[in-house]
Amino acid sequence: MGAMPSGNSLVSAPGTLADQVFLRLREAIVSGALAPGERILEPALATRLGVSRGPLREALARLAERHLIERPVHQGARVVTLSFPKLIDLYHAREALEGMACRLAAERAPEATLQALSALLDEHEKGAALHAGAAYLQDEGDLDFHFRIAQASENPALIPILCDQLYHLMRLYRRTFVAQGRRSKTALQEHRAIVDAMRERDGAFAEQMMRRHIAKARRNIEDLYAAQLREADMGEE
Amino acid sequence: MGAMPSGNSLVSAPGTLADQVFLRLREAIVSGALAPGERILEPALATRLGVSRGPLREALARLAERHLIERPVHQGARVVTLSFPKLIDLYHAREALEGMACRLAAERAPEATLQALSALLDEHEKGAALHAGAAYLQDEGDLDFHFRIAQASENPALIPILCDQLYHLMRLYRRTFVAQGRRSKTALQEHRAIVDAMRERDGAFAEQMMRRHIAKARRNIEDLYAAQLREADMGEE
DNA sequence: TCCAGCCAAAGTGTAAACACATAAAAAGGG
DNA sequence: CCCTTTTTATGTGTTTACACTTTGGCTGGA
Repeated sequence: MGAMPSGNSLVSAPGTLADQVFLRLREAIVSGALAPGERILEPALATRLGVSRGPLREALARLAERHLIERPVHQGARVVTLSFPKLIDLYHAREALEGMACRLAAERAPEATLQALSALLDEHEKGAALHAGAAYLQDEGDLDFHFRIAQASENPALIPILCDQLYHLMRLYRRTFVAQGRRSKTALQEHRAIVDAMRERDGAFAEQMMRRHIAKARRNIEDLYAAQLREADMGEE
Repeated sequence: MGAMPSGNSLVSAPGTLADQVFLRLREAIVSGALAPGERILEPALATRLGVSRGPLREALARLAERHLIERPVHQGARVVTLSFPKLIDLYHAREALEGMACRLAAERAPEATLQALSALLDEHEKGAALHAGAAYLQDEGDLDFHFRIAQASENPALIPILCDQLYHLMRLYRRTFVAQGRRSKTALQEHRAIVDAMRERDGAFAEQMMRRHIAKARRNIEDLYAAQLREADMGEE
């Protein structure tokens, strides 16, 4: 067993085994298949994936570099644990980075890319109208929008930070914490405003709009959390 | 053998061998001991460091994750190559991130931290007065200033990006490209203005000042580079 | 002379075996 | 009965050994 993983889809994938293991583990962590705080035992996981510990440890080293796991010396690897303050910190970083990405995209991105963004929002609008309340799809759509703007910045310093680091953490947090209150309608309007600014090629304004959008989302979460805390306190006393 | 490396200073260092190798290689790359584009041969480097290829490969995986090396499959690792556009991209990312770090530090950092920043600038002023023209020290001082502000933001999402990723790349670039024209006097004044804004606890203004400071530095480099290009063109025709 | 194809050497990717550290369980003493 | 101490087992960190891939050179033919 182990040498021929059955439904494993690790069979003829591209790249080295270490690459494949890295991608699979990242997906497992972000999707919640590996729970936050969960211990990772190398021998067990290696045989489970049908790999030896060498490539696995390379993958773990990379995951630790991205702060998706922690590896205290001689104490094994654990999936990173989440906290509300960390999520707020993430939003501050996003506000800065995505604001700049938005500015650069507004100044540099080809017209077709911006048109595609508009089209994406049209689809989101339709989707929202049809199954109004499908919060999950809504969230994925939102992330997709931000993802594309990062790409459109055409800045290879920003793109990996946003797309390879922060967005995966965002997915992890969104799954874990409250599925952020019904803000999708407002968010869509804000997305429109952002794209409008970009299509006018007004970089400074586009940046401002994006920052306001993310700041509003952050404050929304902060309020929800505060309310949640009050509720919990009430229940105890 | 191998268990007792002689004059290696790798003897009783903290952490795992992989950690130590990672730190040593990062320093070697950033300091220029490993030149940009240089090929990294695992067997040779491993024996040179007195380690086996296992920990070395873990370190290489981490370095690749930080974009300090590239590892095309089956073709070995190479130190990243630099380019002027990439440097400009870096400055854009810094403008966004350090601007936000500055804002947060202005709002949150304890008074003592801000006083320490003032004191640091006093020292820089003295240093500049004494050996006026020691551009190298000037540069290190500048990076140190920015480093401390990142720390003062107390945001664990921003700090690693700035301190563990961008600043090391900056050191690498500064060594390689022109040692940025004599801007140290202006820079010091701008640093003063930034700290003043922070001590007034005016986050928005502090962010603005920091962004202007970095944007000016970027434009300065862009001008220098453009002039350099014109010179080269003249020489050819 | 030039090109194609083969061959060998070196290097990467992977696996398996070894050594040390940590922790959990069992034994012993108060 | 509880706490300390020793033992044992599991797991990490590391090394060594192996297989496949790539690259540079060599041979042979056109």
